[in-house]
Formats: sequence, structure tokens, C-alpha cells
Amino acid sequence: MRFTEDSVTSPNTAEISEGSMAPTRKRMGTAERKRQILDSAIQFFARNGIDGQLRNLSKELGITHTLLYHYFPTKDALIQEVYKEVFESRWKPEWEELLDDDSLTPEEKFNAFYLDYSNTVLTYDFVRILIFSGLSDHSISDRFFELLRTRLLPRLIRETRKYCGRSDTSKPTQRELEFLMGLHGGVFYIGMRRWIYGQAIYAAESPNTEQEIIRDRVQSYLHSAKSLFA
Amino acid sequence: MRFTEDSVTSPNTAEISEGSMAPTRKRMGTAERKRQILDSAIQFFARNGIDGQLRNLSKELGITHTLLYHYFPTKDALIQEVYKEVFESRWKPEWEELLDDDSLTPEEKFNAFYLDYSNTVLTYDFVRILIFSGLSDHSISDRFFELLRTRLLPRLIRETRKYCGRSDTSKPTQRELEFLMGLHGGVFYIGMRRWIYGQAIYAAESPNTEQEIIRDRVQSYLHSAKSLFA
DNA sequence: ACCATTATTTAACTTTTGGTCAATAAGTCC
DNA sequence: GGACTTATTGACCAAAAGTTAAATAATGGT
Repeated sequence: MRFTEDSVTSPNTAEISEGSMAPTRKRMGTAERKRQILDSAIQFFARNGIDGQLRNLSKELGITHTLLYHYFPTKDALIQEVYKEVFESRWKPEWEELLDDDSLTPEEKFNAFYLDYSNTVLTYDFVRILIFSGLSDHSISDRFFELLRTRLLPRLIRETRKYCGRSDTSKPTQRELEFLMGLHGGVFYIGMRRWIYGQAIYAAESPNTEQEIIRDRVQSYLHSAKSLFA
Repeated sequence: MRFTEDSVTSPNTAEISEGSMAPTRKRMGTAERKRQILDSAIQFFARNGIDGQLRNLSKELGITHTLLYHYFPTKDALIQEVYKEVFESRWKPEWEELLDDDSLTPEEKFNAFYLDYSNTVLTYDFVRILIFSGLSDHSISDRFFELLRTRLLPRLIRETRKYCGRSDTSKPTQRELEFLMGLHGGVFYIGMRRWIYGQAIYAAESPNTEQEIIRDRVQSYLHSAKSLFA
């Protein structure tokens, strides 16, 4: 993939400019530097794809590309850590709690969940890295979908049934799941348009509207579920 | 992006195997060979991303990579033709005719359209190349969305309104469009799951079900549109 | 002030890969 | 069958990009 990775003026070497002072070499603690690299790497690979060149990443960090090898044995190892960071540490356990909260109606749960989900997951970093990884190797993005499939979907189906006045706890049917995936995919598609295709979504202008969009769709989903599955 | 591009036994050199015959160098007409290369290139780049190496593509074709340069001045030129082929020559003008057909109800149109649309567009080649291109440079995928935006969406909104018993021809509101994009994105997400994340979609097993899935969603969309916009 | 540690850089190696060019040979036309 | 065209190849180049190893210099401890 051909991306233009703009050269960025190195923060570290910025101080060399004046006078004939020897370039002050900064020295960071292992943990902090590793953290810093990882953070930058997420942004960098989200932007440039996992084909982004280490030399460019290091330029953004103001270090030499060889220093990366002091913290990560190989480029692939770095990328694996990026995946891990993005897919695992951004998962919110609160989502499950929210969906299990007895004081909320199914409709409230759906609205609250998808609003927060879209704010957390429909990020530049997340969407792009998820897709980059899926494009190159399912086994990575699978980890995320596994969480979705086991933790969230069953709860969402349960709430859907509750909304329809049903209380059976039988295994979700494919038809139920597919109908739910219609809603889910529609929401994810917002992120796609925004971060992959670079389209301006209306919601970007006024934050209110994002909420409106999701409310419309959730209401539509639940309402139709009632006539389909009740 | 790191893909494993499996070496494929060259079809051309296959005949060398037996005896000590000199390898028969095949000679193809310009047009056919170019066509052949383009067809393979579509598959190849869909699989490996546009970073796929020309040497591997040519290996699949059973030719040397330098021969590619006899037909395409540069790798980028080849890729541009791949884009053109995928995005432009797969667009069906029938879609517009279908949506303009007066003998069909809005619901019939939606069903027929999205069923055919998903069969044409939700292909391995198409979905992956669309996303690869979007990831690296919007300007390419934009061409496709432009068709969508100008040719299809207005007609779909018109039919939605017709279904709702409205006949005004005013410009679609953002809310109407976003609601439609919910359906549209949900459909596209089927292709995403199938061709990006490698998930088995139920519909893959029985062709009937794909129809059922889309019918469910279309009906849900139209039904809800009525209560939202009527 | 010195030493040990290790973060950081410099230089270099290797493989990959897009691209060029002259040589070769498969058809075709007379 | 010889000449001409051009499809096809093989050898080669240069830049890109991952990786390694040795040299350098902050930093902290004593």
C-alpha cells in the first residue's frame, strides 16, 4: 500500500539548531519510552497501514529507527503489541454491566450501549487498525469479534426478546442474529465512512445528531423486531 | 501489509517437465494477454493488497515480471486500471432502471435492488479492493461513492417517501439519508464480515437465507421510515 | 570523581522490489 | 525459407526497508 508518510521534524533534534552545541541526547526510562513508542505506533500504523516504515515512525518519535529494536525484537512483534493494545485494552466491561442493569428498559440499554460503543470503537485508530488487521489476517481481528460474539450479542438478543415481550432463554436463532447484525453493521458503517472513506458524516458537525441517528436506528430495530419475532 | 503470497506453479512452464524439450515459450496476442493480466491482477491485488509484489503476480500468470512492463508502463498504472475495471465496469445501469420502474412497489424495488446489489458488489474482489483503495487514498473509492450518491440514493429516498405516502421531491434531509445509510451499511457489512473478517455468514450456506436477511431488513427499514417520516 | 549500566546512535548488511535494457524466439508475411 | 515484427525472457540496477553489531554517551550508584 502506498501511503505518503510525511517527514516530521524530529522533536529531539529540535534543540540542536542553535549554536554549535553538541546534540543533547535524551535518555528515557525503559517503561516510558516503550509506552511512548507503542502509543505513537498505534497512531502511525492506523494512518499508514502496517506497511508503514519503521524509519518514518521513528522520525515522528525523534529517535533512530534502530532504537525501536531495543524495545521490540522485530517489526512484527511491535505490530502484535499494537493489535493487543487496540483490541484488548479498549474493551469496556461496563458494556456488559450496562446491558445487565435491571433498572433500564431494553430501549434505554440499546441507546446507551450503541452510543458509547460508537464513541469508543468508532475511532480513527480502532476502525482502521481493525480493518488493516482483518485484511491481512483474520486471526487477529477474530479476537475482537470473539468478545463481541460471546459477551455482547447474547445480551443484546436477550434484551431484544425482552422488548418483544418474550422471556425465553433459548439459543439465539440465526435470523435473530442476522437482524441484529443489520443494526450493528449499520452503526459500524458510520465509522467506515468516516475513517476509511473519509466522508464527512453529518454527526461530526453537531454531536446531537449522532445521538439522533443512533436513536432512530435502535428504535427501528426494536420496533421491527417486535413484528418479526414477537 | 504482510501477506503470504503463495508461490504458484507456473502454468506456462508446466509443459517443460517431461523430456528434455526446450521450454516452449508461448506467445499471446496483445489484447488477450493484457486482458489476462488484468483479470489476474484484480484477484491478486484483492487478495494481497496493492502492496502485492509484481513478481508474485507474474508467477501466478506463468510469466516473468518484466513482461508486465510490456503491457503496463508502471505498477501504479496497472493498479489504476484495476481500480477502473472494478469500480466502473461493474456498475449496473439496470439498478437505476429498476428503481424507476413504475410497475413495481417501493418494497419490491428495495428488495430486488439490494438483493442484486449485494450479489454484484459484495464480492471478494470488490469489497476488498474498495477497502484497500479507501484505506490508501479516498480519491479512488470516492468515484464509486459518487455514483452511489448521485444515482442511487436519491432514487432510494424517493421510493422511501413513496412508501410513506409522501410525494414531495424536495432534497433529501440528512436524517433521511442517515437512516437509509443504516440499511445500506448493514448490507455492506455482510460483505465486510464475509470477505474481510472471514466470518461465515449464515447466508453462505443456503441462498434462500440471504434473501430472507435482506427482506427482513428492508421491511424493517420501510416500516420504520413510515413512522419516522410520514 | 569514577564506574557500571544501558539508552541511543552510527554504520553497515541483506533482502526485497520496482524498473530498465539488450538479447532471444515465436509468429507472420512474402 | 528468410526477413520482419514483437512477445518474452534473463541479467542487472538502485532505492527501500528490516535487521544487526559495534561505538557512544547519559544516568545512577558508590
